[in-house]
Amino acid sequence: MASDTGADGTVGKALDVLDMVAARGRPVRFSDLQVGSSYPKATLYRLLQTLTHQGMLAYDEDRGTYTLGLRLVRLAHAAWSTSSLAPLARPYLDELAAETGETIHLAQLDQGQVLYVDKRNATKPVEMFSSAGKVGPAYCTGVGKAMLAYLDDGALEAAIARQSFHQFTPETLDTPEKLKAELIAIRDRGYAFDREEHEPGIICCAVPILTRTGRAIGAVSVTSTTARTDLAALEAQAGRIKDSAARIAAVAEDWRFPEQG
Amino acid sequence: MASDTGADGTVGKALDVLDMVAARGRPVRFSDLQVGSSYPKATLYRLLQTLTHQGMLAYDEDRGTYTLGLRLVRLAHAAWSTSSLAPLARPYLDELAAETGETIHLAQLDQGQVLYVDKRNATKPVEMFSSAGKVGPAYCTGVGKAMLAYLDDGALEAAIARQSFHQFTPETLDTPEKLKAELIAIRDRGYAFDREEHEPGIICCAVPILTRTGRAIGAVSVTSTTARTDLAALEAQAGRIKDSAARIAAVAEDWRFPEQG
DNA sequence: AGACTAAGTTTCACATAATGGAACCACAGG
DNA sequence: CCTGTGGTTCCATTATGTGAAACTTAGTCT
Repeated sequence: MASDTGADGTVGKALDVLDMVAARGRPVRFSDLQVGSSYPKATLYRLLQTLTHQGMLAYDEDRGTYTLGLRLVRLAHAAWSTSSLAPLARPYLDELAAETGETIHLAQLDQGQVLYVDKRNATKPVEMFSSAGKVGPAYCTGVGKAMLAYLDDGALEAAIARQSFHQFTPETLDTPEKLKAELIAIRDRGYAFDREEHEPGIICCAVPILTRTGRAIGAVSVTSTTARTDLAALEAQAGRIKDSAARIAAVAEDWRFPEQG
Repeated sequence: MASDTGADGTVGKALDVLDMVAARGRPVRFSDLQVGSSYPKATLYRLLQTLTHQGMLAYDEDRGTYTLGLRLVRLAHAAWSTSSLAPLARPYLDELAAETGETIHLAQLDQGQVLYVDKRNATKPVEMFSSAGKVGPAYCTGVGKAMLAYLDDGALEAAIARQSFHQFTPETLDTPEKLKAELIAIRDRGYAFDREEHEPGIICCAVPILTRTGRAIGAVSVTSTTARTDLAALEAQAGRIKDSAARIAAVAEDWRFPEQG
């Protein structure tokens, strides 16, 4: 999947290459990339050189492999702290985690996928980057559905087109139709469930974070297991979660005027 | 500043723009960027469009501002988990933190700057992205000097050229000469100190993480305050830190063969 | 209102920068 | 010594990006 069919210009291609490297998740050789890439040898080679020269990739001389560069980590730090809800939402997540004692996720929608930007774990201490930055499917997670439910028609269709509808479990909503029906229900009640749709035994209740104009800018969820609780019990928390979501929405609304300069 | 004088090609410029946005650390309007950018209006505009279209930037319709995009966060997660020492070093850092009870930093060198990739805080729980991804000066931090001390001549000169030598405190080594002398001493003894060179009252002892060939791929440090301890006490820990660094080096050495495929 | 100004967007002739087929190099096996 | 595979460089061709200037809005001042 050379993915981004609409790769505009040279930078589009370069970023596409970055994604390719990222997708492997381990050091890759030139030839690893060449197969499956639509770019001709020389072009791919030059793109890699440029990216490496720019610090977006790192080249291991000895092994002849490329990995993602540290410049990305630096940029992402800035991205995370200025563009994500995480820094704002932190105190509210802490609170919610303390009160519920369950796992909390904060997610945003990125190109039709769920991007987790923060997390509180019931038991273990927080796990740095290893959780923030993770992506997941939108059509079969609580946070994902909560956000999809508030997209306008155009954006929704675009997002749906990007879903794989892979059937992770027997409960997974595996067609656009089922999903759309579910989204209406979610809009109605104001929060979403994950009924073991992504992983067996894992359930959650998720609430969208809405702007005044009704756009979903993120979602918060409380996750648990069927062993420990059930949907009804989680639903009882919905009000509490909504409350947190509303408060996050409120600070997010103000925050866009960091300085009026 | 327009920094990257050697901005090769279009992607170089695009990435340069990304950095510019990142540098402000808050939503920026078009005109904010235009001043201080050497690119002509139309060019800058097109670059911004492309980056936005690619999800590297996000554009806020209402305010007319750009911020870094979430795609970066996604990429960085991959970068952090495949290219940084953090995932490998984690258990050793935990151990070191537990034993010393002080603040632990894990850093790598990126374009002449110190990039913190992980951290253990004495008291508070870990702070996600907010610490990882941060950058700091190399010439006046323990981890920075520890790594500089093991650069070869060419790389060292290049790195020194990138230092600001801003005098943060009376103790800051504010010339290349003083720094070079210090680096020799560090190489001799195998670890570096920060003698309140960056922040008054903050001291640390840092050890480079060395490959078999003697290249520094990162550094670990134990940080404390003059109120709580002193350099002599920190130096007593040096052996312990060296031990951690050596063990991290060992796993890092193997790790580059994730699968021989 | 009407006349200015500043911020953002589009155009278009032009030149630079990316393209990719093919040739080249280096090295490992047979 | 030949042959194949992985990686790097050339270079004529052309697509792409360039940027001065013109154009739209959306405010602001008088």
